[in-house]
Amino acid sequence: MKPVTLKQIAEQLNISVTTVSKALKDYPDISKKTKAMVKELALTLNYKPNSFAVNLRTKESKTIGLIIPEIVHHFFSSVIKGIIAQAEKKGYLVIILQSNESYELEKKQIDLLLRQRVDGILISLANGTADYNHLTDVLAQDKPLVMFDKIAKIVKCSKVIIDDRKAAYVATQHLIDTGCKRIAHFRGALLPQNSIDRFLGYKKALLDNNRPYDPSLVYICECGDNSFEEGKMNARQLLKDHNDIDGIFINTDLVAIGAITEFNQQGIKIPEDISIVGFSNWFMSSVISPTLTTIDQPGYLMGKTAFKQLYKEMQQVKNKKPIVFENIVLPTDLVKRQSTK
Amino acid sequence: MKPVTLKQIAEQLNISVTTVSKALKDYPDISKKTKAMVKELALTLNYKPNSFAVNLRTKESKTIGLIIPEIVHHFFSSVIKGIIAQAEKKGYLVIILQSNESYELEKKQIDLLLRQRVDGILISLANGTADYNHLTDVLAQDKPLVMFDKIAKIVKCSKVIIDDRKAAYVATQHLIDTGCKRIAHFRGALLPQNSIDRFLGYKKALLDNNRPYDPSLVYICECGDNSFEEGKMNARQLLKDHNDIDGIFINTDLVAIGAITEFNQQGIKIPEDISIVGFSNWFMSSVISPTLTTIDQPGYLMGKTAFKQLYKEMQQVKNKKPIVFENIVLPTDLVKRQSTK
DNA sequence: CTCCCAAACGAAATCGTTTTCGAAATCAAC
DNA sequence: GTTGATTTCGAAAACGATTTCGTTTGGGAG
Repeated sequence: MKPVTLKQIAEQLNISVTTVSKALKDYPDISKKTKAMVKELALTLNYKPNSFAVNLRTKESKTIGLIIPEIVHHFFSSVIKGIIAQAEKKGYLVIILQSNESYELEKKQIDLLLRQRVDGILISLANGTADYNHLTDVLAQDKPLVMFDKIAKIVKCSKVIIDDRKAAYVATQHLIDTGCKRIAHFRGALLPQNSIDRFLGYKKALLDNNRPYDPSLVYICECGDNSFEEGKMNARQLLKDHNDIDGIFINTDLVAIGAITEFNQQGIKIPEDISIVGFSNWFMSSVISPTLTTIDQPGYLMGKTAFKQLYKEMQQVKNKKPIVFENIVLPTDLVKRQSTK
Repeated sequence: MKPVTLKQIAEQLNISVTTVSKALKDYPDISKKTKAMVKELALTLNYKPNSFAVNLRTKESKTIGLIIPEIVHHFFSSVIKGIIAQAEKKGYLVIILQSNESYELEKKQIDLLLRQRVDGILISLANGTADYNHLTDVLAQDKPLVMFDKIAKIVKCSKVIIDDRKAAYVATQHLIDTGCKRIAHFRGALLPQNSIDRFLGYKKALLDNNRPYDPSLVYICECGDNSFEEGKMNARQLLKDHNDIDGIFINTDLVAIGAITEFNQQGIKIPEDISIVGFSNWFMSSVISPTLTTIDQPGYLMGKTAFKQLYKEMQQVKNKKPIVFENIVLPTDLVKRQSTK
């Protein structure tokens, strides 16, 4: 019933624990005969090394932590999938925690992961996070930390992101190119870096095309949860505030879909009356009606890349080399669909 | 730089490691003064117990494993969220693995988790899983295992499920009640228990209403990946095979959405020409057009419940009591929307 | 001054592996 | 039969925390 140990194998074969351990790890100073003997018995006894003991000796757990704002989310779940797949390839397991966009929870979870002594941490920041001491604590311990998607530029660590600003620029430019005269922006929460960058991209596109930038056309959501409801609310408010809007660049697909739903209900025609561009390319966006023009954000690739970078850093730590931080920018794509002309 | 240990605290205070350990754990045989002293220093040094050492002594990792067929999936990601939330409450961390509906991978992952010596395992089976030795191995080690959603009835362990058969019955009955005369069924893969049960519910509803059961109306997908494409394919095939179908009960929302998309493209009116009921109540189903009538399946609750059961069993093991298996059936709801009359 | 008891602390074993450093054994060569 | 080199193996010390027994100390009772 109790798991088999090296000691038990050693006693059965009348050899020492040392020899058993070395045999299983193919040390050169063990004879072929002994190795074969040990390996065979280990197999029949279904021996599995006690990871607790191994971890204690080697000081590594072959486990990483992942903190994400929200799991039930097309983009983030794609990222998770990419991370797990890549981690498994390299023999790492992934502990996932969800911050629910809360700074307090995020802090607590970092502490949890450090107590667990994971070998590295991947994180996408909560919207509420404005203080980064919990993150610098991690780095101060020489523990690799890679941020992705929702990052803090000020923290000195590796980052995997897209060029939000450029993507937003492309999205807005597309609205302009397809004839939109007056373009609004649903920006979501105020704090997150991507929210800021997407807003800047939107603004720059307007100015580069000699369009006036009108702050009253930028809808900020204090709750900042990027929800379907947020889209509906903003759309409703927009219709009240302005009657000359013919294009909207929206922060996130889900919000865009909320807006589309609201417009559909109010009889606003898309794209005839108002064109819409979303962001992220959720699967859903390809099946709603009208289908949503959006920016494709490579979630799976981002997860994969983030883990790869973390892995590289974990190796550096293992080899007592200094960690080399990198800034990796992944490409995005404009996916043209029915919501724009 | 290196993490603080009990020994360091002990040396700084000129007391023994034993006393430090006891003080931090509030043993009664340590004086208040000493406790205060130790706790204060532990705090200022930011001491975190070495989980490797603790695990080795206590033989538990406060970690559970979760194997799921697919992460990028509305229902499953809701389940994950429920599990993680509940686990965190009880001080457990969750390692997530994805089987990609592959039996081979599933087997390998069970082994991985066992090697990691997680305290318990939660699993939703891959479609391809027809052999259960890897699961009985877990149970043979007295390691708690709880199956949810996609289960194997034959394996003796706790299960958290919905009554698929009854839910399918309700769905089919709804089609009948709203006037459908000839009802098809997209059943997905052949093996999984829910696929079987949903099919049986469909069949029983027909028979109970004195409708003939016609096997040619049941569409099986060998690939069995419950995808959008599968829905489109089946819909296309159905239109070729039969011209008198006026209702379909579909295994999964995503497949239903594929079908709806295909019907929309071919000019079939929903629900006038064909009524459709899906299964799972993905968020997407409430925003496509027409919105999809479906069976609401409580993912978050299922995750929460599954962890609670696992926790109960882990306690039983800890207290050297026999594990008591339970079969928990969660309620479902018919959500009426536009795809049925 | 003894004796006893409780309070407060510590020594040491333990969990299961890994790894260093010897030691023993074998063998070849002279 | 000595020497030196090679194999092949083990003893023992980690890793850091927990926990079982002691042991010491001080105080109170007689």
